[in-house]
Parts: sequence; structure tokens; C-alpha cells
Amino acid sequence: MNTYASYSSYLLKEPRQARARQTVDALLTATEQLLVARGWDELTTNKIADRAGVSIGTLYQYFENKQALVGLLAERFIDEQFAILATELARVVEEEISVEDAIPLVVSAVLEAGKLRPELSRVFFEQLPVVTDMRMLSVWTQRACAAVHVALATRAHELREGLDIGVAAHILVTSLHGIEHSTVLDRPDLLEDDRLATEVSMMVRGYLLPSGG
Amino acid sequence: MNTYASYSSYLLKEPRQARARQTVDALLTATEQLLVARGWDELTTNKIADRAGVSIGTLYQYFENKQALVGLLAERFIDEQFAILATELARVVEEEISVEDAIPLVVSAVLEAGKLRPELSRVFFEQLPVVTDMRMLSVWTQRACAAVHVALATRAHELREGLDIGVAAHILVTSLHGIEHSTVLDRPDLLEDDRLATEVSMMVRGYLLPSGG
DNA sequence: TTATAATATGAGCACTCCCTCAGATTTTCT
DNA sequence: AGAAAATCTGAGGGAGTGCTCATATTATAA
Repeated sequence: MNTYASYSSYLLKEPRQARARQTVDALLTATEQLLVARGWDELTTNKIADRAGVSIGTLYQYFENKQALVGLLAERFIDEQFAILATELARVVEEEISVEDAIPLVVSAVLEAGKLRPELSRVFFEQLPVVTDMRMLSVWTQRACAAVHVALATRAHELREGLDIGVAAHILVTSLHGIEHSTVLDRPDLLEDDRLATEVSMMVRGYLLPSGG
Repeated sequence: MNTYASYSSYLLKEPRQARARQTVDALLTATEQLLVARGWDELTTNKIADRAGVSIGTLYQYFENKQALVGLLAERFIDEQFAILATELARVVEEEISVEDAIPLVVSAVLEAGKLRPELSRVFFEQLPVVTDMRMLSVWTQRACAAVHVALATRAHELREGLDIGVAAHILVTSLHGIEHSTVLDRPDLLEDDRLATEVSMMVRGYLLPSGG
């Protein structure tokens, strides 16, 4: 019921009453808007409180500093992105889809995720490292690698002989992330049709599957 | 002769005398050290001038603001990284090396580049976007894509039927960048041996070359 | 109702930061 | 040598910033 249970690490204290939850939501919304509009450097706690329509003192009742505000936002965003990957991986494993058929499904899901909240994607791709000291992104990468690793392991017999699944998971996750990142920032046009997804799937297929086919 | 000719966009005026060039160098060195040690948020013009051993007023004779200092540093770093890629591409084209043989050479060169100045790589991977508003990285990506595009075009006959060279260049550049980025930050151990380079080369080969063998 | 807990307020302190400017010093040019 | 150009100086103004705390309001519980 209480969606604030997971806030613990970034929230100074749990908002118990409804109005307090509204306050926290307003602060997060204001943070997101200001971050998207003006970037990290121009983000100040006074502006956040102002836009959220609450007093600066209230902000400091729930958040230690502005990093915590953005940290919570980033955590939500990353969880959302990870969930998309994890869900699709779980589905193809569950439905016993072959690696060959699963690749385009997973690749498309990941690339679609980049389109979900383009402005927020942009600002986090650009500024998240500075904000969170990189820890959060590393955690995401590790989780993603682990999930891919597991999925690959369940169908290891279909994979190319001698493939190091650990290294492969790392390569797949980081290269896809790089592609998604750069495409969102520089070539959003490539996200319009599915040519990119097709080509990327081709690359992944050529890497994972035996070539003699 | 004058290594400061290319500074133009970031330098307010050209340092004509030797002592002025020393001053600018000292400022850049100080900026790099402080940026690596403490990050963008703790970087201040006063600290830079202080560490460089020059007055704050002098700093503002050559640089409009601290972004300009870091911008110049970043520009140099990116030029250096690009040169490594461009040089290797030019070499394999010049020596008419087959795509198959060229792939591991180019991949290794790019991954090696990430080891060249690990601390600076790290800080720019993490913080460059905030500093330069992303324009610089986009320019780098475009230049790299163009260079790869040209190299691929010269040996198009070796490539897989129907490959879209434009999209392929984009995919290769962005995915390799993502791999390099994440590996430098999260898994520097993978840069120790050449397993990663081998695997990545495998992936690129599977993507670019006809699969039938 | 009344006591207690939860929540909200905002003026303003202490501090830092960027950057200017009036003038001093050094180099180059004639 | 003298004049002009280039370079350097650094105290401090002005503009914020993060954050506290004494106080006020509202909700919940007894």
C-alpha cells in the first residue's frame, strides 16, 4: 500500500500522513521538472521547494540534501528501465523461446525503453554520473549483467561453442547501453523505425550463435 | 609551431609570450589535477588559479569561465582518443588489410585507448556531459562514425550482403564506446588480458561478415 | 476534549563562488 | 632608452547557496 517503503535509503523519514506523501511527491515532481529544464548545476533546494509549493524547511525534513532528491528520482528511473529488461528476459525464458527468436524481442524491448521518457532519459544519461557518484549506474549494470547471464545460461546449449557467458553478458549489456545512450542523445531518428533494432539483433545473433548455421 | 592555435574556441585570447603560454599550461594542468581529484562540483576558479600559482585575474584573461578550462581539456582528450581510432583505421585501409583481420586490430586499439589515461578517462566519462552540454561528445561520435563509415566503404565487397553501412557504423561506434566506458568504470580487470578484445572482435565479425563462412 | 505526535513555515546565518577592476610589472618594439 | 603592448595582481563586490531552528499549524489518539 505504502509506495514509500522503498524510499528508505534516500528519505530521511517516512511520510506517514497523506499530506506528507503529497509533499514528497510534489518535491520529486519539482525536482524532475527543474532537472530536465535547467540541469544539475542550476538545481537548488530553494527552487525545488519553491516550485513544489512547500517551504524549504519541509524539504529538509525528508531529504538530507539535493543529491537525495535526485537519487530517489534516478533510482526510480533505473528500476523502471531494469524492470523492462528483466520482464522481457523472464518472459522469453518462461516461454522457452529459442535464443535466436528471443534476441530481437529483448533488443527491441531495451531500445523501446529508451523512448519511454525521453527527456528524463536524456538528463540522466547526461547528468546521472555526477549526481550519484556512479554507484547507481554500476549497480544497474551489474544487475543487468546478472539477469542476462542467467537467461543465457538456461539455453547455453544453443550458444556458440566456447562462449564465455560472463564476458558475453558484460559485452551485451554495456554495448546495448551504449547504443541506447548515444541513439537517444544523437540519433533519435533511428528509434523511429525498427531498422536499428534489426541490425543490433543481427550483431547479437552473430555473436551468440554458432556461425555455421 | 604554436600549439595554441586550436585553442581559439575556448581561449579568450592567444597567449603570445612564453610566460603566458606557461600560465595557460599551468592553469590546464591544475584544472586536470583538481578535476581528477575532486570532481566538477568541487572545482572552483579560485582553486585552479591557486594551484596553478597564478592570480585569479590572470585566469580570467584567458578563460571566460571554468567550463572553458574543462572544455579545452576535454577537447584535447577527445582529439587524442579520436586520433587513436583514426590512425588505426587509416593504417588498415592503407595496408589493405582484410576486414576480418582488421577488426581485432581496431577493436584492440580502441580498448587500449581507454587505458591510456585512466583517471582522466574516468572523470570525463563521468562528468563530461555536464561540463560540455553534450555537444562535444556528439561531435566525437559523428566524427568516429564518419571515419568508420569510410573505412567500411572501402571494403564493402567483403561485408555481409545488404548491410546498411551507415547504421552499422553508428552501431559499432556507439556499442564500442559503451563497452569501453562501462569497462573502464566497472570492470577494469577485463582490460588486463585480451579476452574482452577477442570477444568483442568476435561480435563485430559476426555482425559485419557473411555468416556462411 | 485534550495531549501528543506529525507536519509545515520561512527569515536569515554563515559561507562560497564567480568575476571585476584599477593598477603594477614585465616584455617587446622602435 | 623610452614608449607601447602584453601580462599579471588580488582584495573584495554582488549574487547566490545550503541548511537550521524557533515557532505555528494540523492530524491522530486517549
